[in-house]
Amino acid sequence: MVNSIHATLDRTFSALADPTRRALLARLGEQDGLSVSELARPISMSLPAVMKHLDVLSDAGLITRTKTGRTVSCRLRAAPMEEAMRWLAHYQKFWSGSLDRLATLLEK
Amino acid sequence: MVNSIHATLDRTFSALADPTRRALLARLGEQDGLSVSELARPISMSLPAVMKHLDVLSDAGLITRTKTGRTVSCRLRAAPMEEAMRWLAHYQKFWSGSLDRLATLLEK
DNA sequence: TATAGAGTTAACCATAAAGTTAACGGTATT
DNA sequence: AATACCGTTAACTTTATGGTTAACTCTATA
Repeated sequence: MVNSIHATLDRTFSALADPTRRALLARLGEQDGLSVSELARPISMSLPAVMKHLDVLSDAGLITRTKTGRTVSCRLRAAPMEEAMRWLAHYQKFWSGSLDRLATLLEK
Repeated sequence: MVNSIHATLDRTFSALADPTRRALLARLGEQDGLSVSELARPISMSLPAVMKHLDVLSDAGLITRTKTGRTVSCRLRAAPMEEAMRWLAHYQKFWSGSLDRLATLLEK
């Protein structure tokens, strides 16, 4: 098994560990299908730098990119986050109050 | 505000992005208060390397260390995970089924 | 008091990450 | 056909990460 759960969590958490990348995901969450330059515009950073962040997100499976003509539109793929959340959920009992614990029970 | 929510999430996700560190947290989840060398024993890595991982976890607020005599016992502090989980929860609607959505509602 | 044990620090190395600028390749537009 | 636009690639720099070994401190014990 080449892509173990560990490697997947590594890539997911690592991708989420950068504020620029979280901001990119947040924008796609509000408005999906934005182009590379639309995503880059509000970021005070060179385009190649933003590209690298998109590459990281793509490698982590958190976005997909499809080219039409000369523009590339990016779409959110939140699925890998689920695994990350499940991992975190194991620790919920160490911090959470009763409502959160109820929520955890309901997920089973 | 020196420690913005962004910096906190950076440190939390970044700390969780390493399998050795996740394994350390998992062990403390099963059995809290383990010493540094007890934590290091099953890991095929030098003690200083493990120490560095503990430093990262400590900086992220995910563990605390208290020295008594010559041994240092480590305790899990899951609180920072809550913020990470809340961030992820915003994206739950992009992947989850009805039960998970219900769980999200209950957290409010 | 000598020795062993638990933890830490320092110095170093290799690789990866995060950014830059400059040049390039297709696709539209005029 | 020339030009502008969107995205990409390449080459480079700086800093962070993850590991090593060696030396050290402090505490406990024989």
